[in-house]
Amino acid sequence: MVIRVEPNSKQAYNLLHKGILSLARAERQGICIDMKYCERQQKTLSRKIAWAEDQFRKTSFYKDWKTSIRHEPNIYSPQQLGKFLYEVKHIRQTRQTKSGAGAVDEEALESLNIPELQILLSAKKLKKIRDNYLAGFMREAVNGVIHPSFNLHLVKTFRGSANNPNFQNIPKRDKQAKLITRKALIPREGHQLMEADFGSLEVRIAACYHQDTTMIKYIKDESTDMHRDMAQQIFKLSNFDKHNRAHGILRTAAKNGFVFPQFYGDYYLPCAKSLAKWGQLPEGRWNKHDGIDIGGIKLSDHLINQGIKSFNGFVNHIQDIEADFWENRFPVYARWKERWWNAYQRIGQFSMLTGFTCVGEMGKNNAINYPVQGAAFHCLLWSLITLDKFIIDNELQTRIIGQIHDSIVLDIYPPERQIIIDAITDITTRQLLNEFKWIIVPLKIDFEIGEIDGSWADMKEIEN
DNA sequence: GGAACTCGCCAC
DNA sequence: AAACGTGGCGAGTTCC
Repeated sequence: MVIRVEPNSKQAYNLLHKGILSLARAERQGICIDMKYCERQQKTLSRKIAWAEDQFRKTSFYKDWKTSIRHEPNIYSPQQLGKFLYEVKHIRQTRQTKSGAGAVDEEALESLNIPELQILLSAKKLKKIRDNYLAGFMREAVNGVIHPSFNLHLVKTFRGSANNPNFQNIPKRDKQAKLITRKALIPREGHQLMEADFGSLEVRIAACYHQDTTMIKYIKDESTDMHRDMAQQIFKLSNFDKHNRAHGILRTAAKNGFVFPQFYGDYYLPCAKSLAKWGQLPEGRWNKHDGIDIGGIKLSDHLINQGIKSFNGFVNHIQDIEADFWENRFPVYARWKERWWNAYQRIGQFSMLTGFTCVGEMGKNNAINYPVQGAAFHCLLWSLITLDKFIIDNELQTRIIGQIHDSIVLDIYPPERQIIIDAITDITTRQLLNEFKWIIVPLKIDFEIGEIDGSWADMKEIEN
């Protein structure tokens, strides 16, 4: 299968031409690395990893493993671990990989309830931080600066990508991993790091394609909140308090376990499983004491009271919600998906709003997602080009140092901080809408900034 | 001895 | 019928 994507307009060609020049400037600038910190951290991590490995090797689990194969197993080999668990010990697989082997990823191992494996998992996590990230930074550093490549020619959807090292997958959600890795990335002396990212960019760009009135209202009216509404519907909450911790978790569950997967083309069964996991509900019969606490009552108890008595009942419930989501809440969006898919099937290609044509064999989810992902990235790229020109024209000392799909990362010269914030705000929320007339919803830009001589680990949101 | 593959996991 | 979109990277493993 070959998918050809090409600019079909002068404007689209210019975007790539100018885009790669601006990204080349970011590459040449690079990002400073605290080499001394990296060396210290590597030593600390190595000590912790060695300790965890020691602990693991003392367990009877490990000894049985070693005995079974008559030599030292490689404890980091998924194949060897899978063989021991599923072929020697005959433990029932909870899930399989694509090729049919028993899965041994974190989720699969957790579900086996073997405490010894927790030690192995913790060692693996630390090893990844040390070898994948810190070692990668140090390997790529030249005079204390890394110069990641930012590519525009590798992604099917015409997004960008980054490598050597990959600047776009540095840990952010896991607190420990975030802290250790991002502390290594620092601004130039006397400067500060800043990241400007579009809020819910893909949702907004999708709305430019389907023009669903309900979705546009969610975007335009800041007192509404799609994820909150879905959390209430999914978990049958009669009220919602955004300061309530449990409600916050259920909102995140709705967002990451239902709304986004549905937008990417997922369906109710995996959604129900993911939602149950968020709420810590088992995939079987429920009793009153299952799930997270939602204010004096367990989630399972609450749902049982609402008539959902088991995981199976919950699956049916989510199936109903899925139907309601597309048939009643976002019917225009749903019709656009069908129209778009039918048109693609007739002619074997489609064009993005930014003037790029995709030709080739695609499944339904691909054909629907590519134009959104591509056009959203092009909004970021146009903004980056325009900001770069602003920096050059005004002879500023601030530099763009990278791009992460819907965000721009900068090394800020502190006296220029407000000038840059104002420029980015103007470019992303006004000039961009003037350049791309098809953008029919407002766009939103958020800023995070670090301390002067701080690191990328301690970024704070700024009110704009 | 290296290419190509699998698996797992990090980001948006 | 099908069923989550896009990448990069490291380590282990298999194939030539």
